[in-house]
Amino acid sequence: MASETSQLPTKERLLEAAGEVFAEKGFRDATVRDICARAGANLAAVNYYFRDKESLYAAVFEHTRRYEQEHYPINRFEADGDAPARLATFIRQFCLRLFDAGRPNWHIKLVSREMVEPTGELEAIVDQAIRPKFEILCSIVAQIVGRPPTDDVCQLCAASVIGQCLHYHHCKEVSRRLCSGWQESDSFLDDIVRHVTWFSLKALDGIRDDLASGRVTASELKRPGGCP
Amino acid sequence: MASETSQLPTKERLLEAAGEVFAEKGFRDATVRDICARAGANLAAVNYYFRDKESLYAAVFEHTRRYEQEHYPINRFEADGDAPARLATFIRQFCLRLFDAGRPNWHIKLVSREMVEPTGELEAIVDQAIRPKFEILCSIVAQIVGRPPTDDVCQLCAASVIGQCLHYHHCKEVSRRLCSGWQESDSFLDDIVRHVTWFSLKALDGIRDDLASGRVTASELKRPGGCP
DNA sequence: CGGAATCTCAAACGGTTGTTTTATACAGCC
DNA sequence: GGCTGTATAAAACAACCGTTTGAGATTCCG
Repeated sequence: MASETSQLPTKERLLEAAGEVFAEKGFRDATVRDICARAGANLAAVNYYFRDKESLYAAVFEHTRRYEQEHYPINRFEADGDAPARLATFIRQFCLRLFDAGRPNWHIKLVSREMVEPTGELEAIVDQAIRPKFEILCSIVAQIVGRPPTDDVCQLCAASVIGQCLHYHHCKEVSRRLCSGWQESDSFLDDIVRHVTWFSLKALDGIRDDLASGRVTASELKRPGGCP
Repeated sequence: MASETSQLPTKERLLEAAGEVFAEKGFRDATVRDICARAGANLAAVNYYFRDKESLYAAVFEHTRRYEQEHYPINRFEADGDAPARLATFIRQFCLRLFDAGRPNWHIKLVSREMVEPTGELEAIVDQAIRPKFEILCSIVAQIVGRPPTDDVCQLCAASVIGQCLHYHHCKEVSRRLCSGWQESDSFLDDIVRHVTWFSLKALDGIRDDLASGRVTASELKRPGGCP
C-alpha cells in the first residue's frame, strides 16, 4: 500500500499517513494511534513534529496545496484556441484533477469533507485553489454566451459545468449503485469528460442564441424566465 | 428552536433531536449526551428506547424516509404536458426537496454525509428515494433526445441535470464564498430552478439535434466524441 | 572523545464517550 | 392495597483517545 514512503523521513511519512486516514475517516474518526501506526512511527510522533492533532490536520492541507500547485498548475486550465476548445480543455483538466490516478486520491476526499462540514481550512482552499479556476471558467463561458464574466448568467453556467464534474465524485457511491459498471470501465474518465463537454457546449450555444435573439431579455432573467 | 416538539413523547423527541445533531456533527461527533439534552431526556433514554447509538442512527433514517414519502410523494415528480414541461416540473420538485424550508433541513444533510462516507444506510436510500426519481428523469430525457431511457446518453444527461441541482447543496459553503449574496436572496430557489431548467433544456435540444442529424453517430458515442 | 541536540520509545495521565446498573416514580389492573 | 410493566433519574463502569512525561538512542559537531 504505502509504495515507497517507507524511506521518507518520519515527518513526511506522518503527513502521508495522516492524509489517508483523515480522508478515510474524517478528522474526528481518525485516531492519532492509527496514523502513527500506518506511518510506522511512535504514538508521540504527532505531538512531537506537529503540535497536536489539529495542527497536523492543517499541515495536511498545506501539503495538499503544494501538491496541487506542483502537479496541476493553474496555466494547465488555460489554453489557446476558440472558446469551445478552451472549455473542453478546462473540463478535461478539471476531471483529471478530480480523478487523479497518480496517487491514492485522498486529496479530493478531504476537500469533499470540508464542503459538507467546513472547518477553518475551506477558506484557504477556496481562495487558493478554487476561485482562480472558477474565474477562468467564467471567462470562457462569457466568451461563448456574450456577456461579461461577472454576469449572473455566466456564474450560473460556470456552476452548472462544475456541478456536473463534481457530481461524479461526490455521488460516486450513489452512481455506482444506480448505474452498474460505469466507473469500473477503462474509458470512464474519457466518457464523462466527453459527455460534460458536449452537454455544456450545447447548453451554452442555446443560451447564447436565446440571449442574442432577444427571446430572453435581461429583465426576464431576474424573474419569470423564458424557459417553459 | 425546538418549536413544539416539547409535547411529543420521549421517543419521538429523541428522533428529532438525533436528526439535528447527527446532521450537524456526523455520527461520531454527535454525542448521546448532547442528543438527550436537546430532547430533554435522561442520558439513559437512548439505550432504553433504541438499543444503542447505532440503532438510533438507523431509526433516524427510517424516520426521514417516512417524512420523504409523506411530504414528497413520487407522483409529484411526474407531470402532464410535453417533455420540456415535465422536465421543468421535475427540476422544481427536486430543488424544493433539496431546500425544504418546512423544517430545519437536516434530512438532506444526513444524506450528503452518507454520500461522502457511506454507512449501511446508503443502500436503502438509493433504492427507496433516489432510484425511482432517477428513472422518471431518465424517461423525460429519453423523450427529448429520442433514445431509450436505459441508453448511456440518457443516463449521463440525467446525471448532468441532477448534478447541477445537487451542486448548490453540496457546495453551498463554497458558492457562498465564491459568489457573495446569492443564496441570501429571496429568489434564490427560483433563480437556480429557472437556470438549471434553461441550461438543461438547451443542452438536451442540442444533443437531440446532433443525434438526429447524424453529426454524432452511435459508434462515436463510445470513443472519440463529436464535440470539439 | 564528549557533550549537546535531535529523535524515538514505552508508559502513564486526564478527560470524554457509549453503555450499564440500580433505584425510584407512576400508571393500570386484579 | 398489592402487584406488574413501563418510564425516568443519577451514578458508575469500562474503553478509548489526545496528550504528556521522562528516559533512552542516535546523530552531529567542536
